[in-house]
Amino acid sequence: MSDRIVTRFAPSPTGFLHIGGARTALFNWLYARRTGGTMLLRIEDTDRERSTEPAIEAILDGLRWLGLDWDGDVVFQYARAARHREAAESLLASGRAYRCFATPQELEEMRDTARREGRAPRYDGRWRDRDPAEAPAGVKPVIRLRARQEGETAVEDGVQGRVTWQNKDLDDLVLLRSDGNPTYMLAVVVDDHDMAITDVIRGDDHLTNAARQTQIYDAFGWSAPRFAHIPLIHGPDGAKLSKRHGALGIEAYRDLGYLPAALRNYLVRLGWSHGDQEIFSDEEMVAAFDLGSVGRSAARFDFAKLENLNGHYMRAASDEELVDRIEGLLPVLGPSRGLGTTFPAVVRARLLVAMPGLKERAKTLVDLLDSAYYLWAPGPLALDAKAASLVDDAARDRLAALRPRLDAVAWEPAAIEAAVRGFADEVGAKLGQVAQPLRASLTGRATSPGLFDVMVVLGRDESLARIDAQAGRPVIAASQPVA
RNA sequence: GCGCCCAUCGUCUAGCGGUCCAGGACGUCGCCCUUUCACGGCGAAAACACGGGUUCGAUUCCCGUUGGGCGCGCCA
Repeated sequence: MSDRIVTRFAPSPTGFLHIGGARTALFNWLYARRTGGTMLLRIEDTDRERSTEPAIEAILDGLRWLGLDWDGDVVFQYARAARHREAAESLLASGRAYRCFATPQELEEMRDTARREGRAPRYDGRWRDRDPAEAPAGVKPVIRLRARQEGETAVEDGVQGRVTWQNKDLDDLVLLRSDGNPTYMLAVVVDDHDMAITDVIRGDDHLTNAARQTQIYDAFGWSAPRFAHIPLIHGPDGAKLSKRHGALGIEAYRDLGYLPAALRNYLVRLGWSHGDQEIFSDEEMVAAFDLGSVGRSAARFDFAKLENLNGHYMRAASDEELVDRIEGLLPVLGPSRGLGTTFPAVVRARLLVAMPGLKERAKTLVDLLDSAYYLWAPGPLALDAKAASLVDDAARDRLAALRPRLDAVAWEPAAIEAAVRGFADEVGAKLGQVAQPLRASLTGRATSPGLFDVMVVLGRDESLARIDAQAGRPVIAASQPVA
């Protein structure tokens, strides 16, 4: 195989880019990049009723967000309808296709009776050898493939291996609709051929189509591309992915706070493996990817593992990138949290400083944003239930007693820590008895990043003001709302 | 109904006839670290769907059963 690899991702714009489509795109991309080949993008919009402009945008945006780039211009299938028609006509001329005058109602009845009698609901070939002169008036015909009825059709699949069908089990599919528009079957074959696609990598719901398409390639006298049908992704319950579980558009994963790199890593390991390796940089997955190691059974989508991976990639990401990413999410997350669509400079600066401690504890960007609440919370700080229970009378007394010491200490982690530890020793308290009320006063939560780092990020004035607010003393320095 | 595909811990998977009383990861549960929560470290429980073959020997090969999935449109 010394020819240059050309793959394609060919979604139909009838909805957003779902997770299965994203993985198909990823596999095509990896396979092309691996071999130094190209990946083309074709929008299969021949269904004029259901194809929409917003869906096209959503798919393109989704691919860009995921970091999957394609080569050349996007091909719109419907724009090639004339070429498809011409191809169908050529088959008519060569006798490999024929006109069928059966009406939709007629076909429906045909399928109904077949089902009722326990036969496969297929077209019975009633116009295959009938004289078109007998055509009923007023019926616009479709063009059907004159498929071979004897023998078998085999597909050598890169993932599934050799799969064969008896031709008698395949019927004469429609190539051109009565309105003159091509069907999916015709359009894919003609386009893949014209675009010189060498490898068709798609979901295994298309496996049977590969057989029918092979018949069409034969009719044209063209050689078929290599096929690779990858298993589908199922929901956590093993059933087909539906809106109920993971069948969210790729943008939903973005809004849930997942990183593109984490999603790529999660997706590539769903159905594919490389020994015991779990973490793959883009370079590593491109270098290691191969179709032969793709499994043949469907995989269930597992959010827990995605979260774990996301945590890994967040910890590895730079503080700047993380701040930028959560800011990018503000338009969707901000409003419900009393935040605008961008971070005020003060908040941004605090976030940057606090990020090392924050990112260690978050699984998603949403967690990250929420865990940073104390950085911009307006005073007086509201404590959540757990935090409030930490601040009892004894705690209040300790906070009040500790307060003057903090006022005097140099405002850097080690010095603050020494002061707090020294204070705990003196009053005979465990560090936790001082630290937890302190944490609650400063962050409003029972958990947070390292206490002394939090205090430094907040600054002396703000820290003392928050302590005073809980210790029951007059508020000396005003708590400054920053958002 | 017909055709095709699939079947290892709860989940993703390694395994391509003996190295497997089955390995890794996520999750779960302990312990350690520790001002909290995470992170990190250590450890534990947890699987070859079932039945027949083939073979000196099957998780690995074949057949069947069961279970699951996909397809059977003038949708893609």
